[in-house]
Amino acid sequence: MQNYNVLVVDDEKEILEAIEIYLKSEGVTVLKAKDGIEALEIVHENEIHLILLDIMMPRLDGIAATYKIREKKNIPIIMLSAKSEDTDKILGLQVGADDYITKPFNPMELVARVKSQLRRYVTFGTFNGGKKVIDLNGLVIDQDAKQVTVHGEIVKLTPIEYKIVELLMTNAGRVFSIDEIYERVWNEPNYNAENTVAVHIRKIREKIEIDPKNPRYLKVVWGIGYKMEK
Amino acid sequence: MQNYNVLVVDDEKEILEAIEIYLKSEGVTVLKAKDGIEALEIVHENEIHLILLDIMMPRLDGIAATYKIREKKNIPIIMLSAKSEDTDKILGLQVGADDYITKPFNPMELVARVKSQLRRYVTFGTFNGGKKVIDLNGLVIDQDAKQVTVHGEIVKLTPIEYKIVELLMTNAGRVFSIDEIYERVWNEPNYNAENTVAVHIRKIREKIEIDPKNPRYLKVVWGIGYKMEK
DNA sequence: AAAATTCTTAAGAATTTCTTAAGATGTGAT
DNA sequence: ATCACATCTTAAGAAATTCTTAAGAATTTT
Repeated sequence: MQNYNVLVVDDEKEILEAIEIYLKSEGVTVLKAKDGIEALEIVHENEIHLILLDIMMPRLDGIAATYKIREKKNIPIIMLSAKSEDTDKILGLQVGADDYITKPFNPMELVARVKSQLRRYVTFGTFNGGKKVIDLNGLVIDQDAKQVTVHGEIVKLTPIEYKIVELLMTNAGRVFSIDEIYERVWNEPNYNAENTVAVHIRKIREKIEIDPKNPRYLKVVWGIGYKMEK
Repeated sequence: MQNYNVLVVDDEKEILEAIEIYLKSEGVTVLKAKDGIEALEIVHENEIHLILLDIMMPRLDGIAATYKIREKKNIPIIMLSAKSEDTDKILGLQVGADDYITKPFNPMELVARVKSQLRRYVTFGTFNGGKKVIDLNGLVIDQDAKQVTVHGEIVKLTPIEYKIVELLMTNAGRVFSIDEIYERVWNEPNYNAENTVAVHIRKIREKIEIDPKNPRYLKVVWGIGYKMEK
């Protein structure tokens, strides 16, 4: 990850410094700005490969800054926001952000997402989004279209159902415990040990399986969890 | 959750001990420190996989300790703090922590969050090189799929059976006493010295051996224990 | 306000785990 | 070599756990 210049924009000094520490440990060069105006200046004066952009900032906020930046340059942008408000998320991505992280964030996750964006930058040059389609014996997921089909038939999944299917299909063959599924779909641990996941599994089977009682795709591994057949 | 070292840092002895009890029941190894300075020493002298860090501590507080630790190592950190503490301060420092728990906390929640972070650590930590497949003369274990095959044939193991096989296969050649097997699979000592392990061994042999009476893979070492042939 | 989605609860079905006890086998002492 | 003893193997059924399913309540979206 050397030879990359990442611009971090946030009005909170602690956050700026914390992010700097994580990214420097990965070998990237870190530039800092405390608001959108400053960020624009730095973007015009330097070769920036990626921008980490806080949404809430004085003077010029993250969304406005994104517009301004994208008018001139096509640099990958990862949005940061204090709350996990889905409205922010949608707005941020619509506006042209490539990824989105909510505060408080996991430093390792931040690093992983930054690396992921930088890799993409290298391979594609511009943001493009490769076709992400997986076909498992007739069960097909299109991650761009967020659509699942069984032998060509469109399966109408709810958002949670889709997320579970996506998790299992992108890791086909791997077994996920109920706790793991909950955590990765809901983004928080499930310490009440409710039956929620099991019910969703049932609903998904109803939609993707010919015979939900003898599932062909979504298999249980007794005492361990569920997996999607490879 | 075996083979993990968790460092708990708190100046209150009762809390330290309570947390130790909860975590040990999950099979993790617990190390303790009563302030940030002590914590730093332990971090540098041991392989720590996760840190539970109180914010309010004498000498070196949690925030400062986080910075110091993160300068050198990228270990997941879960912050502990009383609800009454300054929210602004908390918000600022959340950036450096991977998760955050307020006191008084629900033990189950604490355990769930610790497990969650450790899982994440594993996935991020072992990243790519982690093809977890072992082949011992045709007996193959896939630790992602939680699946065992003998010469391509899938062996349907129960969770306990799987765990025993996993233990023996990942330590092929090493002999484990019955007590050792019990402890590592059940996460607790076997007080009553029942016949449980032996029965499971029998069941496993029935499934993985051609002739269970003359086992090729799962061998007994008289008076000592069992091992998987390398 | 209606519709869709998500969550909770609980009962029963399926599967696994444990206990018991009797038989088989290996070991060391004589 | 044989015996006594400890260790291991095996079978069967009872107990416990885990999964499936349905129905309706709570919440969110349209």
